[in-house]
This record gives sequence, structure tokens and C-alpha cells, in this order.
Amino acid sequence: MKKNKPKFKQIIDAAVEVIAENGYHSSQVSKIAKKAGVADGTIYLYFKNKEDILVSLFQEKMGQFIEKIEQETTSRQSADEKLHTLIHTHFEQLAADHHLAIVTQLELRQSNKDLRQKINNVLKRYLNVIDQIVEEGVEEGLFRNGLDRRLVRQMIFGMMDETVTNWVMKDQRYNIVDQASEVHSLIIYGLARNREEEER
Amino acid sequence: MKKNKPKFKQIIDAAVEVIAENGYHSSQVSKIAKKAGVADGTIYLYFKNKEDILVSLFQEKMGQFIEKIEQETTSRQSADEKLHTLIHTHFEQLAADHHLAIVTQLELRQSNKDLRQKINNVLKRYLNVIDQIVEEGVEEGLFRNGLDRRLVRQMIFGMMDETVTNWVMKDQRYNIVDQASEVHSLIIYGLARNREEEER
Amino acid sequence: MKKNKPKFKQIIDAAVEVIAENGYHSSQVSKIAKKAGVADGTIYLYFKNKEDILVSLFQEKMGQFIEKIEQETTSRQSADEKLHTLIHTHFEQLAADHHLAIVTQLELRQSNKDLRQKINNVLKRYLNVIDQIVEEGVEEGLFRNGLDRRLVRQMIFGMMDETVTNWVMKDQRYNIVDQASEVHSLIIYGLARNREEEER
Amino acid sequence: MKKNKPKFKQIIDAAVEVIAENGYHSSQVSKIAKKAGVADGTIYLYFKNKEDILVSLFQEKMGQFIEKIEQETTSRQSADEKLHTLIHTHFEQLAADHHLAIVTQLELRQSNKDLRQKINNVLKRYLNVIDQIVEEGVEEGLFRNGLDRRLVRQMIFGMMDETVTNWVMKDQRYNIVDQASEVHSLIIYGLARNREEEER
DNA sequence: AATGAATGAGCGTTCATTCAT
DNA sequence: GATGAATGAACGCTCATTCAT
Repeated sequence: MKKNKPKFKQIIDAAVEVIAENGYHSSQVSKIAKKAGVADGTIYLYFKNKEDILVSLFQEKMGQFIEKIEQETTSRQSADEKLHTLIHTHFEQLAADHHLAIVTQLELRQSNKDLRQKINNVLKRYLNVIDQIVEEGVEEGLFRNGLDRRLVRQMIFGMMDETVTNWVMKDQRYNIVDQASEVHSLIIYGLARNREEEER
Repeated sequence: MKKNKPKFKQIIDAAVEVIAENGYHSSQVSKIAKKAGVADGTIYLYFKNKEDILVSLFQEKMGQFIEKIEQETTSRQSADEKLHTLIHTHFEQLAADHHLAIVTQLELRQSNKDLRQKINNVLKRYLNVIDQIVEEGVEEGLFRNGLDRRLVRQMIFGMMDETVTNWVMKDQRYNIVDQASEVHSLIIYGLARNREEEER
Repeated sequence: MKKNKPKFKQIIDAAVEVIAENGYHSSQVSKIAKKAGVADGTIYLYFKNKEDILVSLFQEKMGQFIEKIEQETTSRQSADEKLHTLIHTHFEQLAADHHLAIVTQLELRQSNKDLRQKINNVLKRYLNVIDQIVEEGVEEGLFRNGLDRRLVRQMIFGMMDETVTNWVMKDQRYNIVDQASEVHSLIIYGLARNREEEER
Repeated sequence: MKKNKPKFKQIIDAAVEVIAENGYHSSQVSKIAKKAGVADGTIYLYFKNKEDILVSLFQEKMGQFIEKIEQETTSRQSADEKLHTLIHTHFEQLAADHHLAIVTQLELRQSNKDLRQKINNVLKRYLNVIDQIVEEGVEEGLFRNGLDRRLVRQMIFGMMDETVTNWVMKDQRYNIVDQASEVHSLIIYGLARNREEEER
């Protein structure tokens, strides 16, 4: 299988670097090939076309990304903790790979409808992880009943995504992992002044 | 000033239509010129280059968009109501202009870093409106103290944005305005089971 | 109409020259553009694609070619004379344009099935001219009855074509027009020793 | 000698099939190798380059083709009969191998000047056979004296070739062998009304 | 002898922008 | 101001050939 050959990963890693450094539209196949240390034609032994590099890149990297999140969250007890771990691991992983963060938050979004559709398919697995945590939270009595699952998913994903994008666009100048707890708290409790505060 | 000449608006409206119908990458300057009923060269009497059409488009349309939101929100009393009105008006306006919704949520994001930076500058005015409402909410005692303003802004904007994008990608098949209250509620109260429920 | 603009002919003439000198497969669009004194992109204002240059070239040149043959033959009285004139004019015209001869006899045949089909359509008009002459010959009682029209057409065209191709492949080193009468004679009388000869 | 090794013929037969089915320009070396059941690199142990496959193909197939024609014709008595047999066998052999017919009449002509020159060298042997028959015919007193040998050869070959090409381009929908006698008759007697007819 | 992964030169076409009219 | 014909730089992809194994 092609995915296990060393050049497959080699090219994908080169693509992440090149795209992060040059931007999506200045990332010619020849540039990626050069960075990967292979001939232009070699790219096409491992990928159908340029778009396929990007889809594969996303599948490969997001696959690991989600796996890690699944690992970390399952070990937690409550939905609340799981959600916190999810946010923390989400931020942590992107903070650990600056190039990948730029690519996923900015450059890959410049792709066309088709590619974006394929990217969304990869994301579904992640959204399922979120859904399950929410489900557990409701069953545990921690989260409200009657929540619109789709909206909740959008709130959680949308907020994390927006937070990471802002961090990337501010050139990753602060530590995003520090914001995990606050984000978690906002998602769980919202803006409203809560009881404890009120009682103080 | 060029912005008040009829052809300026004519070209921008043509651009919205063309981009919504053909997608960002199939929206050549010549296609926009044709739809606007002017010659290709005329475009360059009103805009510096292609990117300038898109920036102007966003400025023009978002200007009106934000103005409307400012109007609607200022008439409301509490921060809570203002936030609800903001969400409702945000959804309402995009629901009213399908083409614009496609362009802002999907197509314009395919632009490069530069253009997106400029788009973000236009958005700042909108984020200020949000900030002010949050400020009021805190002062009114409705919202928690000690909120990280930037994160709150990201939560509110990120969630609305994600909700609209999802709606657009589902081909606008449902009525997004119906979701305003639920979104508002999630932002205000979060996922946590609230007091009323608990007491039940 | 594009066909009347000077650049249309300019490009076609450049194409004939370039193809004759470099061969079909070494005739890049950029080379044709350069010879025509226009930019590469200008080609595409007048032709759909590279193949379209070739089809148009053939239509344009063969159109004139056939017209001339029609003119010359109609003024002749008998089918026999008409056939002789046809052969003579066919040879004469190709002898007068060495580049065109190379292109039609050698280079254009390197095209794919599609293009060849289109070329054949242009040729139909020529084959019709031949058919009519044969028809007249039969009516005049000069030619045999019961001739298979398709085979006759193939004999006449095949022989002229083969004769011209041989001449071109011998680098046009002899005067092909000198062979018109002999070719005519072979077509009319075949190989067989005729009566006069036999009676001698 | 390489020509006697089984893979040599194996590759040539694969080439005929691949070219007939896919057309000259879609017949990549790798496709031929696959059909022949050998590795791409193996091709280059038996052939200098791609062009050499085609030249060898033509030599191999035309060699057999001409041999058969030589066999059949020598057994005939008169030049007239020999010519008839030549035409008949020519048609018969191509009718018997549809793939080869497509390759020789259409696809191989898409090759460049160089290759065509080499192909013509192979054809010389065939043209010699024709020449000899004509010579005999003249000596026998059946054919006219003073015939231009080159033109006669072109008439005979050109007509057969044109007839076969037409048949191939009409997707071999009729039986070309049926036309042998008529073609023969046209070559021998031409178009002119002959004595027998006139006397009737 | 045989393999097949790797190579890299080569090209048709698009489209934002210009500028003579 | 308005036009639209002309420009030309830029790039993804193919495939004949090589060569280490």
C-alpha cells in the first residue's frame, strides 16, 4: 500500500512545510517535489493529482490528530472532563506543529468546494467524537436536555476553530493552550453569571 | 468619489452574483464585467485590481450589514436582548440574500492571506459591536465578570459563523432564523444543566 | 467574423510555415505565435485550441484549392478534359506552395482520428467534384457504364495523392506538373495495351 | 539474434493490439509492456526505443505480408493474373487481421517523418514485386509500352491503399475482398469505355 | 535476463491587466 | 470616461527512458 512507503509521508511533510511557508497558491507541485527531494513526476506515483496531495495531507494529519484526541478523552471519567481534554488536546497538538496549524486554519480553506467537501468528510469523525461526549454529558445529567445536537457541535467546534484561527492570524504569538480552560468554561457555562458568582 | 458612481455598485453586485453562481475560482474579471454590462477595462477605472473588487464588495456589503445590526441592537434595553437581536439580525440578513451568504461564508474564504487580512479589518467594526454588548452585559451584572473579552468575542462570532456556514453548505435547506434563539441560549447559558432544570 | 480579420490569416500562414519547417510534433503553439508576430494568448482569440488551428488551416487552404479546381474544370468541355484539368490544377497548386504541400501530404496525416475525420469532411467537397466529372463522362459515353463510383473516386484521388506524396518525399526534386498528362492517361486507359497500339 | 526470442514477437503483437485499440497517441510503452506481460524495462532489452518497436512491427508484419503475396503471385501465369492475385491477396490479408489493418492504414501514419521514411524502406520490397509484374506485363505485350514505371507503381499502390483506408475508416463494414476484381479492372482498363462495350 | 521505481524535460492554455483608440 | 483586443507569465501533468537491484 502506497501510504506506507516512505516517500508518501515524505511528500506530505514537504507539502505541509511548503504550503505553510509560501501559501496555498504559491505552492507549486515542483516546489513540493523539490522540498521532498524527489522528482516532479514521482509525486504522481503516489498521488492522483495536486488536490490529492492536499486531501491525503488532511486525512493523514487529521487522522493522527483525532486518534490522539480519542485516546486522551476516553481515559477521562466525566463528559465535562472529556470536553476539557478534547479542547486542551486540540490546542496542544496544533501548538506543537506550527506549520500544520497554518495549513489547516488558513491555507486549506482556500481550496475549492470539491476539496472542502472531502475535507469535511474527514472532519465527520471528529464531530462524532464531540457528539458522543455531548451525549454522555446529557446522560450523566451534566448537560441540559433538549439540546440541539447540531448546534452544540457547531458551538464547540466553531469556538475552538475560531480561537485557533485567531491565534494563527496573530502569528501564534501567545500560548493558545493556556486558553483551553477558559474556552471550556465558556462552552459549559456560557456568558451568564452563574450561581456561585451570584451568591458571592 | 468613485464609490458613489452607479457603475461602482453595478460592478460589485455583478461580482456577488457571479461569484455565488460560479464559485470564486471561476469568477474571471471578464465574467464580472459582462454581468455588470461594462467592458473589461472599465473595471479598472473603478477598482485597482481584482482583489480590490472583493475587498470593496466586502466593505460595501458588510458596512450595510453591520449598520443594520447596530440600528436593531441599540433600540434594545438589556445586553441579553441586544445579543439576541444581533444573532437574529445576523441570520436574517444572510437568509435574505442567498448569494451574499454563499460569497461570505464559502467563496471569499478561498482568497489568499492578504485579502483575508483586509477582510478581517472590515470585520473589526462588527467585533466592536459585540464587545460593547458584552461590556454592557457585564456592567448590568448579567454576564460574568472576568471574562476574557477576546475569547467571548470568538465564541459569539465563531458560533454564529459556524452555524451560517453549515446552513449554507446544507444548501440553505432549512430556516436558519429559527435557530437564533437556541444559539443565543447556548451562548448565554452554555451546555450546563441550569438551576431551573436542576430544581425541577 | 473572425475569419476576415487579418490576424486569422496571419496565424494560419505562420502555422503552415512552422509545420512545414519543423514537422507537426515540433510545432508548438508558441512557435506559431512567434512566427505570426503575435502573443501566445492571441492565438486563442482566433482559434479554440491547437487542433482548431489545423482544421481551420485545412479548411482555408483546401477551400481555395477546391475553388480554383472548380473554376478551371467548369470551363472545359468534355469530362476527359475536365479530368485532365483537375489533375493538372491539383499538381500545379501544390507545386506552387511547397510548404502547403508538405503540410497536407505529410504533417497533417500525423493528426489523430478526430482531426482526420474533420479533414475528411473538408475533402468531401473535392470528392464531389470528382464524382460529377465521372458522372458526366459516363453520360457523354466516354467512360464505362457500371463503374463503382466509390472505387473510381478512390482511384482518381488515391493516385493523385500518392503521386504528390511521393514527390514531396523526394523533396520535390522534379516537376510534378509534368506528370499530369501521364497520370491522366493511366486513369483513363489503365495499363492495358489499347487498340491503336495493338493494331500497329 | 533477438528477433527469434519469444518476447520479441510477444511485444510486437502486444503493440499491434494496443495501438489498434487505443490509437497511436494513447499507446504508451507501459501499456504495450503490460499487454505483453513484461516489465517496462524489458522492452528496452529488445528494442532501441519506442520508434524501434513500430519499425520492427512493420518489418515483421509486412515481411510476412509480402512473402505471402510473392508466393501467391509467382504461381500465376500472366501479369494480368498476377496483378489480380496481388490485389486479392493484399485485401485478403488485411481483411483477415483487423487490428493490423487499423495500425497500418491509420495509426502508423501518425508517426513522424523519420519513422515514415523507415516504413517506406520496408515498402520498397513490395513496390519491387509490383514493378516486376508490370515489367512482365509489358514484355508479354499485355501492358502498354512507354509506361512511367514510377507512376504505374503509384497508381497500383495508391489505389489499393486508398481502397483499404476507406474500408478501415468505414469501420470495415463491408467485404473488401469483393472489390479486388473491380479494382483490378480499373487499373488494367482505366475509366475509358473499352472496345467490347463500344462494339455492343 | 528482468524488473519497475524514479526521473525531468516539455507544452497547451488561462486570465488579470494594459493601452491605443 | 469607456472600450475590448492584445498581452505573456505561469503551471500541472505525462511518459519515454534509465538503472540499481
